[in-house]
Amino acid sequence: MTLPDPCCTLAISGADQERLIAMFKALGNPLRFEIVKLLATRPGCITGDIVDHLPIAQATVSQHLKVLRAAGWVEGEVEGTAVHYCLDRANVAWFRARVAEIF
Amino acid sequence: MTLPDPCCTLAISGADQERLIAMFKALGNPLRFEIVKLLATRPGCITGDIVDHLPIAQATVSQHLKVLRAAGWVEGEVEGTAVHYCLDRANVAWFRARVAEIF
DNA sequence: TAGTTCTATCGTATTTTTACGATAAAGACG
DNA sequence: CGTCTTTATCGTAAAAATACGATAGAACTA
Repeated sequence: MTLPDPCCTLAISGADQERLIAMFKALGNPLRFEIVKLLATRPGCITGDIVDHLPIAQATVSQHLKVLRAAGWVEGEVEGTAVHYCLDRANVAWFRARVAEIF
Repeated sequence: MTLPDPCCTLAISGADQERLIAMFKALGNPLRFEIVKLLATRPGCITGDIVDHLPIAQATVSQHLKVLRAAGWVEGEVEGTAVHYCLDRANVAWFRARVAEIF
């Protein structure tokens, strides 16, 4: 056994930990990472632009956008029939701060 | 369409991007996150200690440790029949730096 | 109003992940 | 040597993620 004594801790738990894990999981997919990259470069582009940029069907892109929205990476603003997507700056900043803090 | 002009970029690509995505994916699982947390608190503890700390079977813990090792989050050092696990400090630092840099 | 565009959702097939028990391999100990 | 401890791997079952075509709904346009 020889379980070592506790030293430093990874200071996160509860709801914050779940939120962080969900953000990790969402970005742990190449296509979703690519979407986030595209939105960093082209903030405000619409779903169709993202579809044109990726080798997958429109339905699949829409599903990935839903995951990214739920995790807090992106947000969408409806304008007519189109939806403009941007990075969710507040949540991205929260993520960056947590990573800087705990690792 | 109205594809917006490029502004800032998310400055990562190629092998670095794949490595980062793999680290995101590995930590996007509650049990693996818990293992990393435990190793932060108890560096050098052995597989059996981790098994005692989690509600899953030994074979499953071993599988998760393999994923974390492959992603670069942890490293194991053999001592007799036991294996002592620690965070992979170099890779964790690399991850922290990339996150600070690109987001 | 009828037609077009744009996006989300539904239903479903395929692939991947997660979990387990059983087993194997390697070192310690008598 | 045989036995015990410790951990990784194998085979496999169940659950979740990923992908697609089809469709629905909402908002423009003629």
